Amino acid sequence: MKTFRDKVLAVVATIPRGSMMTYGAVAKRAGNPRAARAVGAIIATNYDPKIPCHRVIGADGSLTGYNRGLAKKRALLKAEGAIR
DNA sequence: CATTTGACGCCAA
DNA sequence: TTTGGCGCCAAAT
Repeated sequence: MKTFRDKVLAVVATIPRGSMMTYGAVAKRAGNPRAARAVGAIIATNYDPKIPCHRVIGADGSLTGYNRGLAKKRALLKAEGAIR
């Protein structure tokens, strides 16, 4: 059993290429459906290239933020086909 | 150890 | 439909 932060990172790492998941969904998968905020805080502080955090978006499908730059995030999603 | 902040989510106006 | 406010959790300082 790892910390919530590790679980969240693991879930994010599980997101398949070309797909996206909301913070709420990740939080639910991590074990706490109400911890959407915590997920954001965790990912934001965890600078890890192994974590495709660009596949994590807001509940309405909006790109909330990205530690490498929002423009990069949108470009990656577009390149993967997650966005039109 | 306690307090504040933060890449959210949902409800009300 | 859009904007504002409140509630939630965990991590960082």
